[in-house]
Amino acid sequence: MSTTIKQNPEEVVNLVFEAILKNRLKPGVKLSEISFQEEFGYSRSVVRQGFDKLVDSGLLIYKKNQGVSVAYPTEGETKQIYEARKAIENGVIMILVDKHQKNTLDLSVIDSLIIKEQKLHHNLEHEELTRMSCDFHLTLAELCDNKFIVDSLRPLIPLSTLAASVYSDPKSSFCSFSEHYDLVEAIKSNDLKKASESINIHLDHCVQSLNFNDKAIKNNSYSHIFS
Amino acid sequence: MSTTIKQNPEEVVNLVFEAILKNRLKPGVKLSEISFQEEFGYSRSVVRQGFDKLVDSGLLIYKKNQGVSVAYPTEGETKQIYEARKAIENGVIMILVDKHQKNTLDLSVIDSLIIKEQKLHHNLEHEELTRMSCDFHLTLAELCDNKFIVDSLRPLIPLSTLAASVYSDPKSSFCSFSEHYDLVEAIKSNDLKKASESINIHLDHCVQSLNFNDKAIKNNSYSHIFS
DNA sequence: TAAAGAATAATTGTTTACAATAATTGTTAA
DNA sequence: TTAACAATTATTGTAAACAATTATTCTTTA
Repeated sequence: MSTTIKQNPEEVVNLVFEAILKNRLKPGVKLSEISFQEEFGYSRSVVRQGFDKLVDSGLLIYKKNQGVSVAYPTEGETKQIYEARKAIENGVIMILVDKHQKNTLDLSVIDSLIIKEQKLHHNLEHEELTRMSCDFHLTLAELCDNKFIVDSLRPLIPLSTLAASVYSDPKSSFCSFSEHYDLVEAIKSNDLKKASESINIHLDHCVQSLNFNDKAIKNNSYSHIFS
Repeated sequence: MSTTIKQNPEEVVNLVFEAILKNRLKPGVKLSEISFQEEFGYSRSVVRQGFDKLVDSGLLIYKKNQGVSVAYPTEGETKQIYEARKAIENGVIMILVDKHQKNTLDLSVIDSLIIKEQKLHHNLEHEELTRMSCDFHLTLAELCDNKFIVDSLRPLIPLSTLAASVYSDPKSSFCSFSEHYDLVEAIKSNDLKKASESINIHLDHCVQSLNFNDKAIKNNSYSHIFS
């Protein structure tokens, strides 16, 4: 705990956001204000403000007098999350192709992400893979230069990670990297139809890779730890 | 001021939300915590929580040590708002056509809104017209049965009203009601392409009706009141 | 032994008080 | 008369205290 008092609720938000993206903070885990205060040195009111924001974005679930816990998406919510992503990311693609046609799109950031993915996706830990997949989708949105679109998509990405944490095999990667490549190529060839199909197929694959049947194994009980 | 103490920040959010939709709360107006406390009987901390949410959604602008004021969209932000709406509302249309094809879409709520619009759009005050236009777009989103999509679109509607308040002639209505009708008809005929074109044209018309040149006349100075 | 109830502990909900900052008003001097 | 400075007022920022609620542990009893 640092001597200077930290006061920015946004830091609390980022802390939780990153922990979810890295698959360290699991669905259903309770977060207490006091433990955050003691652990990181934010005052309780600051922690609360951060938690409030995370509740609004759907990443944390609030129960009156019981505080907050990490969202545990149901099957229905998971499908909603991907449906919403499809809607918004199609819009993202639309904007990016339009920008690319007008020569006002700098894809160098995405290119280096693609290269990184191709290089490392065999070597990295699951934690890093998850983070890398999310970066791709968030970066695409950021290239739109439209804060309203970014704000709309932002919470949906870690929510997808949480859903994957519940319903997917932890060993299989949640995102196919070759599909990322295909998508960027479609944008580069100004082919809106192909790019749109590409993102739809990619997101459909993500949902299809999930298994909604034996989710009991990933619940909050101790059974899977001590058995 | 009621005797029972009101404690739900969401009520503060709705109060501001509605006031903006009804065009009563103008862009740039400062909102103070104390005046809200005295006016409506919420404690300051509750008012703060509500304001925080509204800041996150972009409806209020926060300046450190200076509190919040109603957003005053710039020309660039206004175009971003409509670009984001286009992206998201296209997604909405996609989902609704899909639902309609599967016979799982109940359009009765929208139908009655359309009838209401046709009946009243000549008679109502500007305030009511604005509210009615917004209802149409928000209701379409709600028909998706997807809270993430609704949450994404929700703040963009009052932001559009604020933009209109700055850049459009208050006498001209900000939304063409016949275009609403055309859109719903396209959905009913399962014609995704037509419906998509319809919403795009409609939103483009909204932007085109705005005038970004003589905005000085609508700023916060007293000149237009006392001259 | 197990279940029910009581007592305790831990956590959250809310308000209030005080500190810090900004805006306004008042005063003085050039 | 105006501009700069000082004093005051108003508002926001933060933390801490207390109340309310829930969770846990302990005790009792059937």
